Amino acid sequence: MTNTAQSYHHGDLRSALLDAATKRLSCHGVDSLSLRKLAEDAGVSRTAPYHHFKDKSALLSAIAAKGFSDWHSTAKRIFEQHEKTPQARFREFVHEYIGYAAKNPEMYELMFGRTIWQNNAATHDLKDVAYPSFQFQVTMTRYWQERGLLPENQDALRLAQVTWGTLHGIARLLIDGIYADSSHIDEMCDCAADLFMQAAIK
Amino acid sequence: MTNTAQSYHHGDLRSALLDAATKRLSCHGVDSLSLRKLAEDAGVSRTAPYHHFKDKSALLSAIAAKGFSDWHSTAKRIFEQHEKTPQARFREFVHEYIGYAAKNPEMYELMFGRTIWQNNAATHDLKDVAYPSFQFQVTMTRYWQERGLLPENQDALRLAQVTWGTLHGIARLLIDGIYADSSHIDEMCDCAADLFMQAAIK
DNA sequence: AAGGCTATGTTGACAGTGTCAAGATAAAAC
DNA sequence: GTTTTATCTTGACACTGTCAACATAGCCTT
Repeated sequence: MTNTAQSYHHGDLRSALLDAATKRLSCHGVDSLSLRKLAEDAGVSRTAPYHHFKDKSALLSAIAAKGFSDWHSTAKRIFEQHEKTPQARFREFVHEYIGYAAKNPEMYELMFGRTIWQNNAATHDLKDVAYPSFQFQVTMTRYWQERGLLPENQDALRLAQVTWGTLHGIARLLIDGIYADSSHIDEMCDCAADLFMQAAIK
Repeated sequence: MTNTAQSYHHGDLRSALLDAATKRLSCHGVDSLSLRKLAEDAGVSRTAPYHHFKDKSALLSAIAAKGFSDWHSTAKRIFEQHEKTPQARFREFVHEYIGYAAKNPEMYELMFGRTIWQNNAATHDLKDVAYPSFQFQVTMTRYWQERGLLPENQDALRLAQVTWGTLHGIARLLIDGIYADSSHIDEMCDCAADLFMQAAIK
């Protein structure tokens, strides 16, 4: 609807496609996302998208990239609330992470699903946005280690992989509805936070 | 090749399909698994499989079911090594879980991926095999709590979801190649085990 | 043994999908 | 004003899951 006049050239097809895709994603899921439908949504022919994205995967990567940069901002915002105690921030981070995944399951699935990452097929653009977001997890981990929340005798990278893995795993169990449902999210988050901060809490 | 004689009735198409599917799965991944190719592998026409499986999802579920029962046996075997200390068994369990996922990535993806579980679409047969396997995780967790390996002041179910979530998350990060590669599997496992058993180790 | 029922297998067809090749159009560059 | 370039179009191909209609053969009953 950005361009009501039906001109031969759309004007901003790339954005229109991304918008349509993001909408369809949250409503109907990543699986029912076809280039042809998106093209129809944008009022353009089936193959027009190929002038803006190398292939379907590239379009999905572009959406995921937006998701990563959004999440990175959120994570930073939480982490930098210096008025709160590290413990409180850590706990909040856990809740926010799982909450984000639960509230945007399809986006989360896209960002961290094999659709994009399998066979190391991730776009360079995607990696450029995603990797700093991963790195931030390591930075936070190191900070929490220094504050005594997490064991200091562990390698920060490994610890980051494990803590992040935990959040990722819980998120996926929830999203996929595998032996975990959304009615106990908060309890699960607190349980995870408690488990990690055993040393600090005791 | 089970039946070289080309008779009109295959004889054991169901098994032949499952075999072919399992092979194709481990070689080429779940995504490149089409009913038509499987039918061709088994030397029958495209629609023959539909007399043995309601649809593609049902066939995949059957394969996953086998995976679950296999894994359940492995888990029991590890857990019941009474000659080893609980700590040793716990650590071994962690390594075996991640090891299984790393060695059978496509099978793991199928078993715990959204392909099967999304929208609560899991077959009844599948749930019958998978749920006991999930329940066993809770049983083990309770045992580890009693032995002081895991915090006793946590609800066993929540704790099981979190510990399992961790393994699941690490497995998926590895499989999907997201900021974790297989060259550090053992270190990650040990780090996770250490983290969980903080209380016991100290 | 004859006949019918049922499990199993077949071909034909349909609506979808991603993607390539070749041609049409308009805007930008020279 | 002409040429180049970006963008969009139609046509086509191979592939997918799945349904309907029909064919075969083994089993069950009489």
